[in-house]
Amino acid sequence: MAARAFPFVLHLDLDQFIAAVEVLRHPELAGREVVVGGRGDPSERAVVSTASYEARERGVHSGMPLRVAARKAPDAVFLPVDGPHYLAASEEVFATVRDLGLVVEVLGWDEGFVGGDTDDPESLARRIQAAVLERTRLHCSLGVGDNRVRAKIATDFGKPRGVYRLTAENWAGVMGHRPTIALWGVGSRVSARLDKHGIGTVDELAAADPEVLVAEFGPRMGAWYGALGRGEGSAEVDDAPWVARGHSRETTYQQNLTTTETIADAVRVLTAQVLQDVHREGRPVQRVGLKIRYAPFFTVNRSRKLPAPTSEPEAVQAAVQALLADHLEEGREVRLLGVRAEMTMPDEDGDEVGRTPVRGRV
DNA sequence: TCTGGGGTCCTAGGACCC
DNA sequence: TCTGGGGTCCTAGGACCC
Repeated sequence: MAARAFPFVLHLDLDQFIAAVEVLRHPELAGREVVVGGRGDPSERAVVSTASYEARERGVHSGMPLRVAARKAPDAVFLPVDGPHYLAASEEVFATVRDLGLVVEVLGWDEGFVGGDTDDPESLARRIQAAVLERTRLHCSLGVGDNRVRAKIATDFGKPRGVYRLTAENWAGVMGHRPTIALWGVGSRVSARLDKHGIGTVDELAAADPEVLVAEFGPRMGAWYGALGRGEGSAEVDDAPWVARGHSRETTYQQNLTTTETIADAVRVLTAQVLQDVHREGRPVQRVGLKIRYAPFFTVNRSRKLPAPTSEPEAVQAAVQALLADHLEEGREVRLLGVRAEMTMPDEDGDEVGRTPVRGRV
């Protein structure tokens, strides 16, 4: 239906997106060390969302606590995260690509797949870069692949402002000797488990005994990791609009919460925010979740299916408060609270089976 | 160093039913 | 009386990504 396979898949990734957008509205910051994260106050509990290339040269990277970033880059400019502004910039980028008549599948603020129905994907990539730059003043890099996995991995080799092609032809030559963690979908935990079996490189993963992988990771993920090692994957690009399964809000408090009443109030506030997000979707809530991170850093998640899907704010509030009452360990200081609501899907109980899981799509 | 926020998907184990 | 095996639902936890 909306998903189509292409001879080439292009992966577009905006260069230092958030920092670049901030520089556009604060031109005096061009060339400076810019760090975007939290509320822009490096003394607070928060982490880096994006650092400009200048700040990265000082060792600042996303995920790093702002306090640490401030120590590494004392002269950097710290800015608060402004999600709505980045979303607007992102939408303009992808509208630009769609206006070229291309099929686009958005993956996040700063990246997406583009269908490459051409035998000269590099020219197409350069056309996309020029159009995006002209309309949004933002630079991007493009990966060209014969499927999604290879396109996604290719992009990093093109950065910044470049184009790089990764296909069955050069896959083993480019990726074979690299550690498995270089693959999209392999993180530190999985690469460590692979190491246990003597699988350290992409080549070794590609040649690994399927039975070993299935025994370690299960039938679905085992097969998926083997295929990943060989760079295999779908060449489909799906331009169907994204439909969220749920929404969540969580907050790390600058000072730990200590009393049951304070905690219950904070959960009420978070639930109200989630309800606003859910209300915009117009679908009922069928499951609620509560996340509690006790000091210093121990996290539990509890969830409960509602007796029936509901759009009543009071019913959702009551369900979340009940979860809290059942599970909060009193007397322990709370560092973070989070509330999540999962909605029914639009075609649930309809005749459609649902989308193929992204990670399982081989 | 002291660890954000918003998502998705997979797996495993227990409950329950036949 | 005790036992099996399969299927589904629910919940918790893990892992990954941006």
